[in-house]
Amino acid sequence: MSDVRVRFAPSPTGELHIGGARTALFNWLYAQKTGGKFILRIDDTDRERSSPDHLEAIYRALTWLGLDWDEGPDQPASYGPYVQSERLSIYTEAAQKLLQEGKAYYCFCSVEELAEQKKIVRESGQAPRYRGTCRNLPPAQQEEKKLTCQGHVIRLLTPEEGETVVEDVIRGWVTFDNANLDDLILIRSDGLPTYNFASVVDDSLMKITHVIRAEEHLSNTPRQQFIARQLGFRLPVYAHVPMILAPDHSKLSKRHGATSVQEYKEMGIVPSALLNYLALLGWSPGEDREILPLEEIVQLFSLERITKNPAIYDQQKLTWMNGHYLRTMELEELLQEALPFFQAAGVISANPTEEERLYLQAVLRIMRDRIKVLGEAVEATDYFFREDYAFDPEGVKKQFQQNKETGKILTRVSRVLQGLEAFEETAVHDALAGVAVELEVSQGKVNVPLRLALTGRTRGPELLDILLVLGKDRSVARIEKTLERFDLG
RNA sequence: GGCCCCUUCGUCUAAUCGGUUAGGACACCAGCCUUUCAAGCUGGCAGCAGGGGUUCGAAUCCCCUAGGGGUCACCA
Repeated sequence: MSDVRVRFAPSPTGELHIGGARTALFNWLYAQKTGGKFILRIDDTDRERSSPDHLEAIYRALTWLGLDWDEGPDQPASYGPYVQSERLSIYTEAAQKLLQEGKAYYCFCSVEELAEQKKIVRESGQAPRYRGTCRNLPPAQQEEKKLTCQGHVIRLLTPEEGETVVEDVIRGWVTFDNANLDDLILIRSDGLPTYNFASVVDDSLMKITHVIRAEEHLSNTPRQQFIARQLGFRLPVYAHVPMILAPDHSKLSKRHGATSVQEYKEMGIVPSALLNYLALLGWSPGEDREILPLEEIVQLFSLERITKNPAIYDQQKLTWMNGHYLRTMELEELLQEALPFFQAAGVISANPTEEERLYLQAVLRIMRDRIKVLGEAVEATDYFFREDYAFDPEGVKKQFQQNKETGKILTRVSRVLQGLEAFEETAVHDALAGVAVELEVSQGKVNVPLRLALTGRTRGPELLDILLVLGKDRSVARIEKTLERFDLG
């Protein structure tokens, strides 16, 4: 057990999306690898956008992925509470301390004033920084303003000279000029802390040793370091992981298709595949391998091997990988993963009988090579669950209408199958071969129309497998029904 | 716009201290297998952003340019 403590701190303002999931994964992996603790903290200081529903969604997504946390809102330990909105007094206290030490000050500027100033500064081509109108207000005037002004915020007194160096495991030393920093707001007028402040306070109080987060936070880090220093906190180790971009190089958003973990789940991506794919986005084991079970990723993982450059996510590779997992996982596991899809479609009952489970398992066994996501499975196997399956018009035209021999062949197949005592692989195979020989036609002339009669389709699993899964009675019945329906007798 | 980060096949990436026919994977193409479709196997296509240096030698080190991304909120 090491003293490594990492954290994933989402804000409940939306579904957990792929980028957040990867950040969570990297943190989790690092904790696993080092024997440290993975902490889930909820950064809900944005009152407007945070919602309980989103919080639930985040829990669900992380749980589904199997990224379990050692400490969090529902796993209280000595560093709680783990929800920022329940820690307000802690931030207020920290801010008061800075105020008393002269490291922060009250600012009474209104939002409108600020916007105006910003506009002017921007037009002059400068970086818009807060210029500190309220920086040096004498105490008396402060007290007066407190009474007369609408509201006030607490700002950090930030140095205008010198530079701040951020040490990042992935990027090395990054230097920022303090002149570009402004007096950022610590406590908003509604009394809630801002992200930068709350985050620093909590990371320190929660004894976070490594801050692993998205690169978009790199530019905020000098500010955060300064806050930490003013508060007398030790700095954590930073690791800013590259962003995940959409195929058009822009920031990933809804218009790029599925981006939330929930959506992937619904389309039938399995957790193992998503985790494997995500791990490879911005990290590589250093050897020529792509398929890596989680346990191995944990063993091979290191922050140093995380890439510097942003990655564009590739849906095709994800689905390829998912397909690979689908056809190599244990059949029982595949059944577990697939069950909800079939239940949702109403073809398997909510509490499946052993018979139903075995049947679905048999269907999955012969279909798994042909699907990439579980969402396709129901449609692809529909004829195993209903007798009124649709017939492919092209196939019907070619096999049933244009081919005059089909009726004779299928009739014969039906008779021969009916006559079988043991409806098993070799017997059925030999029976079909026998029909071809007997009628002096190629095996294809027998098999192609037979497949169409049994499934309504021209493509699918091995014919023999279909026959065996369907069983003798249903197979024969389907052939007979087809002969009748298309008037082939 | 200021600041920061990044730049190897279309995409994800590998290449310990500079010396490789620049490797793998997805996608794509072809062949094999096969009564279908897949899967699988084999092979192919395809890359060091551009320009200067340093060096016997540079994808690798330095500089410049270009491009992409991030950030500059009383969002996180």
